[in-house]
Amino acid sequence: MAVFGLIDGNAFYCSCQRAFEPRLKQRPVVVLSNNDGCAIARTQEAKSLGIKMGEPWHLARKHPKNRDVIWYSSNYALYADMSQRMYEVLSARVPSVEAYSIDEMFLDLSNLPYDLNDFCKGLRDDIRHHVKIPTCIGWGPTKTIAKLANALAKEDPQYNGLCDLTDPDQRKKWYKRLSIDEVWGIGRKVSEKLKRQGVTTIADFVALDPHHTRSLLTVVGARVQAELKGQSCLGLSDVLQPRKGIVSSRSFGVLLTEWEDIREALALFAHRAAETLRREDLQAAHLSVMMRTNPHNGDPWYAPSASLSIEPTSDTRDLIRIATSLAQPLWRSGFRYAKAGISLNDLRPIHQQPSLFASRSPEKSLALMEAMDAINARYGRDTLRPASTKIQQGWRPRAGMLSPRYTTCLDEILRVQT
DNA sequence: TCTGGGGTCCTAGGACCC
DNA sequence: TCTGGGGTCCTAGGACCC
Repeated sequence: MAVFGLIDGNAFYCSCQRAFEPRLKQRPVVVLSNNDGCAIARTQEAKSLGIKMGEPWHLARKHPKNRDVIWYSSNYALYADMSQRMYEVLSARVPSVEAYSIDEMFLDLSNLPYDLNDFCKGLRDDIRHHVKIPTCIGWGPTKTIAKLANALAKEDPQYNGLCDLTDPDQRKKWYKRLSIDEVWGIGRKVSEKLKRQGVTTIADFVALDPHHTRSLLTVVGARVQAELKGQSCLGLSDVLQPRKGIVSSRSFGVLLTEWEDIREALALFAHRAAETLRREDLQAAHLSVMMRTNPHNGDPWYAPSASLSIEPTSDTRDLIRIATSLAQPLWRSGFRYAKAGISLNDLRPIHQQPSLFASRSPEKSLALMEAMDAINARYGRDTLRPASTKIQQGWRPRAGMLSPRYTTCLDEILRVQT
């Protein structure tokens, strides 16, 4: 029988910080989103203080109860590297591992000649030992059930971080008690829809006629329902799927009113997206741009966007030129812009036959871009960059509490006193 | 009275995820 | 003062075609 496992790092970003700072042990810690906006990772101690996922930190930090909370700006270089280490430990022990998100990995636990409880306990111990990250593991006959088991492993102390939902009777018991919105794939809208139909628990949902589910929630809902019944619809893929799009966008540290500032920001976003594109040997054949005002501060809402199919390119200069000309007509004076971004889609392998009508020599373009990337790899990011991406950036996002990149930057490595 | 029907492709937008 | 960013998948609807 197929068995899917899901392992995830507890309060992953916080745990990454703790791995390098013993003083954080047993303290309430939060890690904030970009621009130091919302709390996106909280230790158990911070959760106990009532700090919610996604809570705006500028409000929460004013509460006297949160006085002793230690907070960090997010440090993705560190978290991505810790995630990679976790993946490597797992890959050495499990036949097939799918990296689902930065802190979650699906495991193929089918037909292993071990007691799964012992085996999974061993995995947790190994990660704890080698990566210094506490984890939880849940498993069951489908990914959706594994995800649910993982949540129980985390929330219910009786499980001690390991939850087995392979037994249908065990599932039945939980399905009666758990609300439909605990399920992976059931979001706010769908759960409201179901509740209007009198469906509140997972047991209610599983009992619905599949045809009814299909017509109410389309194939997406039907799939979730089948998965909850133990019929596996979602496979495990241990090869990295080629990506479909690249987004580069930021909220600004201050509101912007001038076109020149927006233009400069978009140029930098295009530059960043192009770097990602080339790192993965891709070209983009579609580009969109967006800008918007702040939806929270009472300003009038203005959020135009535009997109265009383009001659496939990974040349930073092309992407900046196109993004700029696409965005310029969208900009209106009188608005205070809080965020802008670009996204690249219709991605194709870079070594594909160039277009007959390519507007510049693909060889020369690629050579120039490769040279720029090589120089930046060697001497540091943005040693070389397009002049249109001025980096004085009055609009640079806030990052008031950035921790060192302990594992990916030699200058920031941990120092040990002897 | 009665103005086709069915197919493909593309895109925008919605919903969900971490 | 201050509310993230980057993804995927699905559907509806328009354009186009025969």
